[in-house]
Amino acid sequence: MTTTAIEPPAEAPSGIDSSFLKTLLGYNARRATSAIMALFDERMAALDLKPVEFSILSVIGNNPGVTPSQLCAELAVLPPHLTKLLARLDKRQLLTRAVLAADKRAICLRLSAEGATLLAQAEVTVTQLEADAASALTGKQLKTLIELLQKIY
Amino acid sequence: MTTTAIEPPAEAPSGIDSSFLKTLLGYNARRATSAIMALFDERMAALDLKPVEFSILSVIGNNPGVTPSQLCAELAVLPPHLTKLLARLDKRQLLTRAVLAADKRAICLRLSAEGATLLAQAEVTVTQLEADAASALTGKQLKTLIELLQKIY
DNA sequence: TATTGTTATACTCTATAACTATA
DNA sequence: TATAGTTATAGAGTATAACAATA
Repeated sequence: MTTTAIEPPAEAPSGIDSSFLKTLLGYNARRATSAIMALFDERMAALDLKPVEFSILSVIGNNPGVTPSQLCAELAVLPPHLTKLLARLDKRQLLTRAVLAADKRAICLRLSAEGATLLAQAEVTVTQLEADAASALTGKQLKTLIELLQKIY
Repeated sequence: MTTTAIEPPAEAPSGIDSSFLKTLLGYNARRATSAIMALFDERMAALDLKPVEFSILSVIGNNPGVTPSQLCAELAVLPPHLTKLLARLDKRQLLTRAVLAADKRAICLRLSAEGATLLAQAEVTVTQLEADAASALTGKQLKTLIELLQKIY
């Protein structure tokens, strides 16, 4: 480490000013997301589901027969990452994979009975978690926040 | 891989429905943050600064003499991570580290002249990038979005 | 004993390139 | 030649535990 002795003696500020960062959308979005994801991990630990795994199960549940490439496009996940995620969910027997008759390269994804049950439980947990994460907001503010976030991506 | 042949032939849906996910604050926050961070990485590549590195330089610049533990608390970064980040910035000679006279365990961080120059350039880049990331929003909407995000964390 | 900062380590996330099999 | 999915690999982000120096 390169530390140097200086004169006059160094002194640390007592209150930290991060007002510039607080004016940035990126900084605030990152901090808020990080807080919500931490709550997600905590609450969803019992079901052993990460945010992206929940998203995958949700999309498959609402779109039986969806293919990995469709999932990648919809969730902005890269193919190599999705392959690993699907392998884990498959290993837990939460989904089934069947080759598409019309195009043997593609795979049709469906939830197993266990997968559908777990998704239903996860949705209950997510709903509660979301309410807690947004407890400082009114219902109208939450609606506004979500609409504005969607305009960004 | 465990793929099974099924009857009747599998079929992939043409349009994907992710309406449930779109109702979730966490999902939308993550997608929006991801989009902004991608733009940040792209625009800040020329200055070789990652989001957290920019945050660190910004806080040090506005709080000369700040200590690593203060940075950790303010930016929600864990000490081992900050140590590595500071080592990289130090190696690039963007900051100076001096032991605090009143408490020899603590370190006073300051920007070097090069660090101050780089921060000034980065602030210009960030300002433009932020405007582009939020181009779908009015000024009032952006202000509202930031205020609501701050209520979350 | 408690705190500051560091080191070591490990696990996850993300990204790229190269490969296969099918089309 | 292009596409769907996989494998291999590497880099970055994040977490915990253990440590040294200082208080």
